[in-house]
Amino acid sequence: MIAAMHHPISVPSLRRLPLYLRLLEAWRAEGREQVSCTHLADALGFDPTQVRKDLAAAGASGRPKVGYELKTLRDCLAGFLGWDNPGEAFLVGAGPLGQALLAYEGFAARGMSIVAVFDPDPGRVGGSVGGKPVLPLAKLANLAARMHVRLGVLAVPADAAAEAGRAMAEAGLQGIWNFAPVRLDLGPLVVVEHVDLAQSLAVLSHRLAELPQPSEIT
Amino acid sequence: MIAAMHHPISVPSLRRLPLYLRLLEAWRAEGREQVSCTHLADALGFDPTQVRKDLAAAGASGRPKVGYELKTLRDCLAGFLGWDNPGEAFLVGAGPLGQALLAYEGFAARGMSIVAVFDPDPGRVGGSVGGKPVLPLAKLANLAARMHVRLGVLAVPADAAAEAGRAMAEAGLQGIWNFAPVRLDLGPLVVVEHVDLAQSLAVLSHRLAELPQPSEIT
DNA sequence: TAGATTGTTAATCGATTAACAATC
DNA sequence: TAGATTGTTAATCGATTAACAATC
Repeated sequence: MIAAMHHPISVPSLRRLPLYLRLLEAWRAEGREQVSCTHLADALGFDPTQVRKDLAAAGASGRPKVGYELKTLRDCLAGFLGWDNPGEAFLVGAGPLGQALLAYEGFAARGMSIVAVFDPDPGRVGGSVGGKPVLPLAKLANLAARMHVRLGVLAVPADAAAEAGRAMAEAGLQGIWNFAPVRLDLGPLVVVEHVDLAQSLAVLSHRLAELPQPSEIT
Repeated sequence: MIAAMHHPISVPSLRRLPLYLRLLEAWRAEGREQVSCTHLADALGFDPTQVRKDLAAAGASGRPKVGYELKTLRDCLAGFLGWDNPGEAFLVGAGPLGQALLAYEGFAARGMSIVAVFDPDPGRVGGSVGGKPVLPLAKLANLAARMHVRLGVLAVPADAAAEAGRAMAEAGLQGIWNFAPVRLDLGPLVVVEHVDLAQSLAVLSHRLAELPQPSEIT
């Protein structure tokens, strides 16, 4: 079989796909059946050409004059992201952040469903969060293999992150969504996506500091 | 007074500053007193020139051969971000995510301290989270003015976000850290920084989907 | 047909990286 | 002095935007 060799999609494009997907699903609920790039671009404040390229990169195609068939496009994007059959994931870290992630129902529609909770802190093990028992890290490898789980969410404090990350990689998890403020280096076989709220807060802080402060006047 | 006109710092640079800051604080705790760009670059997997430019953009300067004085550099970055005297912030949304944000102590060191909690849902008002009473949105404007609060954290469900955002802007909040999956358009006087976990998850999902799946073999 | 929209190629823009002179 | 490091200018790279032909 000759596989068509497309460019790999860029990270910025990839990050925009969920925005399109969310709009498409909202519009579908309203009964709309066709969309054009201009509709999407206007709603998101993007350039229409950019939208067209993003959709093309995800494998979607439309028809000149008509646009894209909404349902087909939605399915194409969801399929491209692997979000149509949510993967099972393990949560490591049962603190407040872990609990919040567990409580958020939206992830099921985003390709991820948390099926078990672990914590390296013996003080947390044995308790339960969101109706799920908190298991010791020692059980991670065994369960990951038995359940064929590939995805892990890491939400432990910074000082426990490196070791927990290593344990997750050794357990065979291939993707780690890392909420700890620590860079994980787990080799090329493990994909790590880092979420760092401080980075986002820095943008806000600096912009706010630049804004004229009304209270400056006495 | 003639103000030197520097380029505005780029968003990518801005987002890297917290990473430097975190390292600097860790190294300072270890007693180190000098750092070079190469140290920082190596620890983060960045290009040394990029680090040098980032630091320069934040107003830091070092000495050839010696490097940067650690404490001075840390103070410079923290000052540039306005993180040395944390601003007081209101949290709008007392659900699981709001509670997790409230419980996270790290924000105080990142320029933000949550001082009151609001919720548009009457069912939540009157309760308390993290030891703080949940107040009705109607009290937002009055309190913001009295306490001179400029910053808000929006963590309500999607369908309540637009209205809550509007209320926050009307109350005079100038910066909104938006965790709702909704684009807020509140005019040029309000800085909105959007955090969308689905965007991050998309990157992970797609990379994971591209990885060879060991379970493919039967 | 005429007009709107896609798909694609070219131009622009901005961020990253490389090269190198200045400095302690 | 020699060597390491900063600061800055130039080159590269990649993403965004513009232009336009192809299409229904």
